[in-house]
Amino acid sequence: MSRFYSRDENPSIWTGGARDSSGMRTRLKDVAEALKLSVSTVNAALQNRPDISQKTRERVLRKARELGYLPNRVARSLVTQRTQVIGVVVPDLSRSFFTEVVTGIDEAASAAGYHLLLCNTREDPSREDSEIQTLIGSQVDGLIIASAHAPSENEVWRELRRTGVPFVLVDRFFRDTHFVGGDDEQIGFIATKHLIQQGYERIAHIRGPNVMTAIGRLKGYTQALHRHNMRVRRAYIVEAQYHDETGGSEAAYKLLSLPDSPDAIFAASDPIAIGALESLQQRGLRIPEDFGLIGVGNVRYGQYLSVPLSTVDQQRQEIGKKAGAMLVDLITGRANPRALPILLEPRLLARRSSCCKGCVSGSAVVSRVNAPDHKSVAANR
Amino acid sequence: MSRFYSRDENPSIWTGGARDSSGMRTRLKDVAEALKLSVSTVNAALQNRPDISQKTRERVLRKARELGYLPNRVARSLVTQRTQVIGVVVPDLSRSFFTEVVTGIDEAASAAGYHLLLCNTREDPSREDSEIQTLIGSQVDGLIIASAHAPSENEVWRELRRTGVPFVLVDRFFRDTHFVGGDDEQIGFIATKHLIQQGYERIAHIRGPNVMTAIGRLKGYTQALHRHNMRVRRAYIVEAQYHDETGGSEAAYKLLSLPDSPDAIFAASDPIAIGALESLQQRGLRIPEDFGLIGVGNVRYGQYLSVPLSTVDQQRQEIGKKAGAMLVDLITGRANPRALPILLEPRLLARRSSCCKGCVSGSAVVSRVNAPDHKSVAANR
DNA sequence: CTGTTAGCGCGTTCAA
DNA sequence: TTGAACGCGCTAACAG
Repeated sequence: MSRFYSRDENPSIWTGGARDSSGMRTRLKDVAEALKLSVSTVNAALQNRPDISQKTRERVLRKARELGYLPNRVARSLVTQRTQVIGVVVPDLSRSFFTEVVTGIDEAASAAGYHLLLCNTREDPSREDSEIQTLIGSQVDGLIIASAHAPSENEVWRELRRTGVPFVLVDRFFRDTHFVGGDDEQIGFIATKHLIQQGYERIAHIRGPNVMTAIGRLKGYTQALHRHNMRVRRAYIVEAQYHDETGGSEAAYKLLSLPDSPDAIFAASDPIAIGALESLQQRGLRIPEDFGLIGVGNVRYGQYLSVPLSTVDQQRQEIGKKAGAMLVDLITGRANPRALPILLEPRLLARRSSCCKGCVSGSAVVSRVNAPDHKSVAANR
Repeated sequence: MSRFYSRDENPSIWTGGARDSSGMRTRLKDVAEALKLSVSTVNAALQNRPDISQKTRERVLRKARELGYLPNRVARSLVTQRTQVIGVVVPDLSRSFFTEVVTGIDEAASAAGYHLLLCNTREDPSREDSEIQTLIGSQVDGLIIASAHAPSENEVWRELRRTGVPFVLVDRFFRDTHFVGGDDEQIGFIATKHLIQQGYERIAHIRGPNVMTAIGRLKGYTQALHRHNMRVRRAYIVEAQYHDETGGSEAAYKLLSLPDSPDAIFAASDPIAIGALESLQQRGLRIPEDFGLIGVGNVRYGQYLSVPLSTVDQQRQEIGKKAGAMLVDLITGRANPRALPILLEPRLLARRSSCCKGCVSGSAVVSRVNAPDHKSVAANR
């Protein structure tokens, strides 16, 4: 009685189990038997293959629907070697950057008939490695990874290469990989240049942690200063976590305590800027008259803050969409397998927090730069 | 030459294809052959079964690692009839409510060894139906559905019942189903009562669309009014979309145009409240002195708005966590298969937008009600 | 302790 | 136009 019964021999064990209360699932075989046809005929009919008579096809379709037949994608994948599933790895799903990227990915993926298998690594590198392994084992057709840590040459990344699963990186770049992200140098450059054009003279930068994106933004910041013959002061550069308002607040506090304190801040993210804003207001500074502020990310409600926050939109959803489309192309062999990075053009959204004087006359990196209103945001969501 | 070659007979067709550039994937069989053992021995060794000698186990482990063996979960699922995957269906991934719920689900699911197969239906009921079908076909072990429409007795829902796939609803309730959500009546009651206790006298309500959550919140609103012997005026109830600031703004505008206009608004969501806030400020009303405002949801940055927004926290992430945990219990047979709804206790976060007078003295639904500061929010994330 | 055998549900080939 | 046979990679039962 304790043999490994086939479902056909002894259906009861399939329906009765305590842990598997699943009712009967209709298989091709069930449809075939009900019609006294063979499995392969039924299969051919359901696939609309031309070598099946119209009459048979209709009988099959009707019966399949009647029995509630749903193709078993697991079995199908085993033979076709494709799952129509894309693995997505993100470090923190609750951060708006990643949710918007995932939304974009889903848009592109679902349009091409792919589903998303989602992994939240909670910033844990070892978890990230193991999740990638599981995803490969799940036979995903491709992967999109927003890495928590620099993809070193560890086992997992070799594994990725060895198995040949196509993958696209997002947010963190690594050489010889497909990559889609914001143009961080541009972001830093645009933001800083904007503050300069608004007439601010002592511009500080609250940078992000030591990752590519933060480094790029910092670089853009220094370039913009150089370009306008302003000097870069070490003391004007402090660090905070991207998603941490408190850190931004503390960083701004530090900057304000400096002997020759700045009159503007380019924050590497909106949350940092929001934190900074708190400190500035506590100090009694008038914004934008006494002090200018700009962030990055275009978070929702940024325009409704106590001072509407200027920001650089890095096109988050578009990043996801492009990454998804690229991966699909890679999977279907339509894309250039040579890895080349895609950088999306950032857009300046000048709102009140930085509009000292020049704003209406137009710093004009973007045409809608002087419209800190509903429309400017709607157009960018 | 055009037969269906097995991979062992003719490996080239598996590695050479244009659309499938996947390198060789190591199978149990490969490990077995390399070691001159049988597949089942290797399998047993990898599963740490006790009836394998220590020596063999080590040889197998070493060789498996050396060859980069990763178990094929598709094949495994086909035989075990379990995928360790949970299907998640949401109407709009970019809305913070759903991303937080999904984050919570993932937390519970991953802790139990499950992965998430995510479907974004973009509010399209027909898409929702087809996605659920696909998920069932994917043999997911269970489903969590945040429905876009009332689950009518259509084909898909019968299918769900028939196949016996365990599922949990979130956000929208339907009779005889497992459900986890906020306690909407409580939400409406608490918010309205709070406004009353703050001394506001003509309290309006901007309700959500005609779904369960909005109906519950409306009911709580009317109950609170009744309880305090205030009458419910039809004109004081207008409607907007949950996630639409503009709609909230328009709704507030309508209310302010009323002959006997209100002096406070309970908005069914934070975005609605944020939109309303705009209208109020445009009208030159002082908040909270002239006008009280409270929303629902505790969106991020709500405390940094031009007027820090009072809100009712419905515990979004917790909703996901509970739903995930419940589903896992259902799958493993540890849960009561009798459907009973779980309603999470809402929490009042009284910030400036509603703190006319009584705030510091304490309306005291929650102890931290009088702390519109960092801490109150940090504790609730 | 190890190997043999059978089967999960579907897709493909080839013979009838 | 239809059906029989095989294999995808893995797991479980059972015999040796």
